[in-house]
Amino acid sequence: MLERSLTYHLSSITEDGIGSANRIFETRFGWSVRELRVLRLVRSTPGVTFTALSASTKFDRSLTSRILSSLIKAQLIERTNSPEDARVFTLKTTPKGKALCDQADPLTVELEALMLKPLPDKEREVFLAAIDRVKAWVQQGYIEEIGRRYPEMNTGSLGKRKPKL
Amino acid sequence: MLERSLTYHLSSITEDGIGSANRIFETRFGWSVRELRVLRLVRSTPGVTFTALSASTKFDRSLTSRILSSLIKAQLIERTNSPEDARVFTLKTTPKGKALCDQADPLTVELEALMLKPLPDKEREVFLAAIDRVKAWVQQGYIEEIGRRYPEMNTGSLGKRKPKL
DNA sequence: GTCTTTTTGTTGCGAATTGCAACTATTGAA
DNA sequence: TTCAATAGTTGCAATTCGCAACAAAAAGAC
Repeated sequence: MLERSLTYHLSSITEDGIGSANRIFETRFGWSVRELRVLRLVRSTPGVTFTALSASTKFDRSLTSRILSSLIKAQLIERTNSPEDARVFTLKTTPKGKALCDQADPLTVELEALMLKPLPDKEREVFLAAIDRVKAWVQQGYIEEIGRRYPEMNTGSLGKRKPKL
Repeated sequence: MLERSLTYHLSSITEDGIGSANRIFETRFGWSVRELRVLRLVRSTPGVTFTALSASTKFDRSLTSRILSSLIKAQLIERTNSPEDARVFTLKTTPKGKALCDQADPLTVELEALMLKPLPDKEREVFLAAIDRVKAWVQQGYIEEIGRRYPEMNTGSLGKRKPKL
């Protein structure tokens, strides 16, 4: 047993959790967890632009673009070119996309409930609340703090564009 | 914001956490988080066999084998052929491997503490305890329960060998 | 106006990852 | 002895996915 290793434990949980879910979702709905996640992100933030969406998904713009394309091609998401800026488009779920979400949601809820089964109600709440807080922190101050403490971090790319030519 | 999505939040945290840690560890020690994880697993379970180790790491035996090879080649891990069974070998860390662990440990501890900074002591404990319980559950009963509820799960491979030729 | 710079999103390409299945070697069972 | 099962390795190849180049449009400079 690994004495301490938060990230090990967490990734272990997510891998097991997502791994099994992935197969169920794929066979039932034909879409992976990741793709459905993009769909849901669009649903929960209708009118979102590609750039904003890309920031949420955390993966490369190219990957976001590709996943998005497949969802649009499948008519789960509708793409509307912005009238103000021709480079920009906004996204929203189509009825078909919403229907798929609605169909998938219960399963998501069920799986999550099952994952948290060993936790009594009280602890579950604390757990979920803690996750939210840690997540917010890790995305904000944490990264900065890391950069401050460990200068070796400040090279390389992460969501950055090529600075110059 | 994704209303519910436990695995999304968790993977988001782990990605940010591991992502930043990865660079620090790699530049400081020349080994990735994943490789160090294998090293630590061996340290915490000296005498472990390849198969058992492979089960812990969760990745394919082939990948486990390759990572292990590099650690052995670097003389961080020592491989001892089992006298009883010539197919089997057991693993333990070398002094050099231990030294590397010892060197890396404080950083791990520091990074984890930093990640959990937003949680007050009490909640932190509950959080960590919850993680342990959920992890154990997800690895045991959860998987089985999933297999029971969702028969589509029972195809495909996960740590299984090819059944027949 | 035009010239340059910046931003948005897409895509070609190739490197890296890694899972699968075939393979060797050994053990055990019939 | 032969057949089956198990331990670990490796070749192969499909996939993934990030980088960087790109086109198109907007914004700014002058």
